[in-house]
Amino acid sequence: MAKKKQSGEFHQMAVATDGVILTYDEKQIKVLLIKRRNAPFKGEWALPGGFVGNKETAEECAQREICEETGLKKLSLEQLCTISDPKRDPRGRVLSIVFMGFFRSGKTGPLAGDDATEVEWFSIHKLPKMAFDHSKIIKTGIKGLKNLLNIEGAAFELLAEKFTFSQLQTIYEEVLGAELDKRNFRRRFMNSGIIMPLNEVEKNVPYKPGRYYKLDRRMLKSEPGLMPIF
Amino acid sequence: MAKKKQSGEFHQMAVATDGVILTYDEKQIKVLLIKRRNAPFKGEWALPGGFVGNKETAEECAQREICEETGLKKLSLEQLCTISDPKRDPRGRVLSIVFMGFFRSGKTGPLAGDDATEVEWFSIHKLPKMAFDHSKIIKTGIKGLKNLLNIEGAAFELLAEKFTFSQLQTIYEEVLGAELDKRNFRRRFMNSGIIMPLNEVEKNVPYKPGRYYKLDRRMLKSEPGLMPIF
DNA sequence: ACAAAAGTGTTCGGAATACACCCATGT
DNA sequence: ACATGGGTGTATTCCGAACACTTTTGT
Repeated sequence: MAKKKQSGEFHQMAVATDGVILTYDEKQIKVLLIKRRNAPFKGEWALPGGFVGNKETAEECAQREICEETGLKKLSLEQLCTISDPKRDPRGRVLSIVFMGFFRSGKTGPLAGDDATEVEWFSIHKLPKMAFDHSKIIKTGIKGLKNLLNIEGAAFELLAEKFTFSQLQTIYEEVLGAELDKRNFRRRFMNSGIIMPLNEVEKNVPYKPGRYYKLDRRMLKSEPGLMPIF
Repeated sequence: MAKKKQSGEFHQMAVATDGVILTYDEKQIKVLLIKRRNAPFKGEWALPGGFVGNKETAEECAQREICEETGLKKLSLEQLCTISDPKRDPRGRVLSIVFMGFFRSGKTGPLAGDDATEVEWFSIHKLPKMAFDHSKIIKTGIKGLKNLLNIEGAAFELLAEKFTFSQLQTIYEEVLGAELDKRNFRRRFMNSGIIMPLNEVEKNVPYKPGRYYKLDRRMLKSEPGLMPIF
């Protein structure tokens, strides 16, 4: 008879969360990193995250850690994957549940942890050397973004409430890695009816000011909460 | 200064895997369940799975447990999600990493664990009462399947190497919950070039025998290993 | 002969593509 | 005046949707 599972054989392990927090800023998609204050990898850049407490879910843990380390609150978070390689953390076996989060462009808050951790947004094309396997995690996350764009309304999680067409288009171009035709792009969204024009245009720009639009959530077919990743 | 993370504060917890193993059989999509031999939920149906060992990854654990409990080996597995509700298991805190697996229709093996566990395929439309939160997990999995169909080639993971058009179409209809037009369906796949006809037809069927086809993997754009789920 | 599912073509409308010029603003 | 990005229309192609009858087999 094969090994029976009885208590005592349950290998306990530490469980952590990591957050890949994205935003759109200065025509780029950026990811939020913090500089580690402790060993291992002290001084290196890493994803915000930490160990899951006794009575919290993984998502609660991610929200808490992200808030403690970066000051950002109540982000919209989605589970990305769970990493279970026994040797990924030099301290011992640590499981990591990875979340992807979207921070609306524009409402840039304080960006400082309660203990003055260094926190910084990095363009996903210019990432620094990073702790653990965090580089790989981010690459996985970016790949997943491509699929997200197919989900109606996902791109808007990265934008401010009001946005111009060129901001929206740049997100698609950044993620898809390809240039898109302005006229066709505009037509597509106008026909879909999911965005509506506002009576407001850009100010103080050295070119013809662009009109602002906003997402019309009533027109979305899939509810936004259920946002499938990959 | 906020709570520092120092060893001793790491809450250790048990980590398990669960597998949602799907196949296509008798015009239905089915999921593989086992009858639990031990408390809790002794005698109830449950997803195959068990605790992650000291030196294995979650996927290795899932493969091992599925093999031990059902006899199926080397399934293609994809991570679905991780469940971290502190109260989901009456024995205490157990994290569960859920995998979705595809078992090729046709090569139906022994289907018996090494200790004569009861193992059975259930139509996803007629599921029994189940242990833990396994009902909910399966529902999540089925939803994810819809997205999978958009990924070129995903449906073929459920079919035997050779299959008829109506088998392929039935999978789409089952998952999408809608009837599809035969002619349009056939045209779509023929134009895509990802399937090729074989010189072989069904035998001993009381109707005009259907031709067999097979997937032409060279024509797939996305590599099959990287099969994004949700 | 009958039942059951396989197989086959055409028409139509909407969506995606390709493409080039003028417009409004700040400096 | 110039530099910068905003904004617009048309022709063409491609794809998905709708739709009904004949064919082959086992019983």
